[in-house]
Amino acid sequence: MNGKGVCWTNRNLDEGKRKNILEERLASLCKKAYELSILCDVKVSLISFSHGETDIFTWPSLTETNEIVNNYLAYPEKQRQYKLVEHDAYLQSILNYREKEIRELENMVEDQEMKDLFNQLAEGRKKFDEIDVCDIKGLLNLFKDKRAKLDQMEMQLSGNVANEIDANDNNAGEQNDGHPN
Amino acid sequence: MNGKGVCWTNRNLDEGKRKNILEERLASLCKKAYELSILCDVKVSLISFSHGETDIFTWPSLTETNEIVNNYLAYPEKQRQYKLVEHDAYLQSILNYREKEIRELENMVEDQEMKDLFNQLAEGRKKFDEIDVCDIKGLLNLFKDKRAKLDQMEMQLSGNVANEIDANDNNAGEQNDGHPN
DNA sequence: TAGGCTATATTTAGCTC
DNA sequence: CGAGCTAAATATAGCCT
Repeated sequence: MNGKGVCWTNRNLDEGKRKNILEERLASLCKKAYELSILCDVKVSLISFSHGETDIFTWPSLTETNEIVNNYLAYPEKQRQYKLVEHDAYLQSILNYREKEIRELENMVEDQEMKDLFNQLAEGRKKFDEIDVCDIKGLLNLFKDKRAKLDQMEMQLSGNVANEIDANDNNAGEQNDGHPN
Repeated sequence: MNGKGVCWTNRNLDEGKRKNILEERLASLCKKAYELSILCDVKVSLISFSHGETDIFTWPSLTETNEIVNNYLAYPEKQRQYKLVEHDAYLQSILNYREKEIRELENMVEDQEMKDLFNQLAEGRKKFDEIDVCDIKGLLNLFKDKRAKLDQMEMQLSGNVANEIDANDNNAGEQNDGHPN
């Protein structure tokens, strides 16, 4: 049987031959994808990877595909406008995974937001007249807390410092000294 | 000229015909992708979307593709083990885009690291004896800075508060009051 | 006229040597 | 890797509704 492409079962394929076929067929798949993208003015991408191997083959038909995908990814809230026609698992899974990762990091950043405002002020990155009343009130509260905690922590630390620094390094004592007030 | 598939330029295609061709060719593309996946034991996905339309056509050959892609994405540090064979723009662009986004967020988080240690202490989330000498020295410096800055900022703020709060809201005055020390 | 199905023709894919 | 051969892909036309 010298058939063409239909009899891809019951075929005796050693690894070399299989590799050849893979390359050839991937190439022609790309060619057809390219034709399609031109002929019908669509973007086509294809991705292929083998089970045990470390190679991933990806084929973007056009550079614009890249941009459009990025654009698509850049506005995740638009996702729902797209109807994922067939098996949507692939692209969706990419999005979901990355979105989740980003959301977690965003939460961490958000937790630091108030403290950040404080530090922006402290380091002169933000001017005092750029702050609105609401933030001022928050900051004054923050100041109060910080003063109380500084006092408390310094007391507790001074004990620790004495012990640990005594064991390892006794240069640090002076640092406990120079605070104003 | 009745050619087949090569002459996809200078062709008179009304929208109906183009749609037909798109469907047919997508179908045969999928068919070939499927053949390839069986014949060479690889995973193949293809994605296509049109310019003006809201449909995305995705074709994963196998459900396992999804899992493998997730697995791949779940261990981004493994990326470098993968050699992106040909035009790697598509998948790579997804990864790059997301990685960049994540990197930026990670940097923001990292910037907060030191301040975080402070706050962990302040809020009792970290015990004093869990801190090593190096951190203690850093913290004592931080304390000194914080005290200085608190004093300085409070002075500057007290002026602003008077002005702004007077214009908008005069409940905040009391908050300037109750600090210890 | 529009759309769908079939037949046909010709190119392309893809295997073998 | 090229030649050659067979099946598949696919565009066009004809025909029917």
